[in-house]
Amino acid sequence: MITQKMKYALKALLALADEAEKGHPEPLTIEEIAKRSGTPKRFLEHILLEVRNAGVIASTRGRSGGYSLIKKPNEVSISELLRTIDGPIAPLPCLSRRAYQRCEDCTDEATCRIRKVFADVFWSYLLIIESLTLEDMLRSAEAQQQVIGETR
Amino acid sequence: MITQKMKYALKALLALADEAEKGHPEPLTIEEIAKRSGTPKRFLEHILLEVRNAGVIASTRGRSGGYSLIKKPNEVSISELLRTIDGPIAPLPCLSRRAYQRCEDCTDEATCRIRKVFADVFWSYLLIIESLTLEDMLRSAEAQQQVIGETR
DNA sequence: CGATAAGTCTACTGTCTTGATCGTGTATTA
DNA sequence: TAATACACGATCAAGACAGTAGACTTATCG
Repeated sequence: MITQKMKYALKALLALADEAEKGHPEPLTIEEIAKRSGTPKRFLEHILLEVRNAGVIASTRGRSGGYSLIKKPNEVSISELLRTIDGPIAPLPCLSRRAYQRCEDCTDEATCRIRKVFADVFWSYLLIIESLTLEDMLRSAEAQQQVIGETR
Repeated sequence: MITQKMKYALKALLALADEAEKGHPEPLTIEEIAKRSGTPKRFLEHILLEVRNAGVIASTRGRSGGYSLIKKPNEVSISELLRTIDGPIAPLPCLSRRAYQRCEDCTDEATCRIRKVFADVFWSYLLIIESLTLEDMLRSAEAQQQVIGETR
C-alpha cells in the first residue's frame, strides 16, 4: 500500500502539471494546491518540501510566490517519487540498490532462497514501474480537470 | 517491504517442506522450527497459528505433536501467504479484491488518475506474483539445506 | 519603511503497526 | 497423572504515519 502522503504528493503534482499544461507559468500557492488536492495545508507544506528537495518542483517566496513544476511531466518518475516519499520499494532491504542493507541474520545472500525468489519478482516489477511517469497519469484516459476527488 | 513476520513464515514453511521432502511424516515442534529458522519461539507460535488458520499447515497437540505441511509445495501460494501475514498487497485499498475499501475522499473511481495508473501496474504485478509457490522457493538454485541463515 | 503574503524550519502529538514477551490455558499420551 | 506439546489473549516498547503548531525568513506592494 502506498501511503496517504504519496497520494497527496501525486495529487499536488497533478495540480501543478494541469496548471502548466494550460500555459500558466505562475506558481501555485500551497493554499491553492491544498484546496485543489484536498490535502491538509500544514501537512502539504512538508510534502512539497520533500518533493522540491528531490528536484521535481521549485518554490519562490514572498508575494506571488508558490510552487511550480520544473520538469516535463514525462521526466517525472513515479518510482523515484515513491522512493522519495515512501522509502525503498524493494521487498527486502538486501534487494534495494539505493538503500541496501544486509539482513542481520543472513549468513549467505547468494544461497538465500527467500532473496532469490523475491529478486526475480522484483526485477520484473521494477521493469514495469520504472517506466512510469507523471505524463502517464496526465494522459490516463478521460480524467476530469478537477484534481480533488482523485483516490485518496 | 515484506515484514519480518512474513520472512519467519517463509522460513518456517521452508523448514517444513524440506522435512517433508525427506520423506519424514513426523511433525516438527515449534521449538525445532524456531531453531532451524532462527525465529523467536514465542513469536513463531502466533505466526504458525495464522498459517494454520490459512489451511497451509496442520498441528497436532500433546506428546510427539507439532506442525506439518498439509499442502504440496506447488499448491502453497506465496501471494496468499503474503495476504495472510502482511495484509492486502494492492497499492490502493480501492484496488484490492478481497479487502476493497473506497478511498474516503474519492468522488469518482472511474476517472481517478491515481487509481488508473496504479491499477495498470498492479495487474501486471499480480500476474507475476500470483503464480509463485513454495515450490519455486524449494527449487530456487542450489540453496543449502539449512533454513537458518536465509534472508531475515 | 512597514504591512502583508508567501514559503521554511523545528518541534510536537496522537494513533496505529510491528515485533515481540508473558501467563495461563487445553489436548494428548506414555 | 505428569510431562509435553500447541492455543490464545494480554501486554509492551519502539517506530511509522498523519497531522498540528509556532516561530522565522523572504519578497513585494503601497
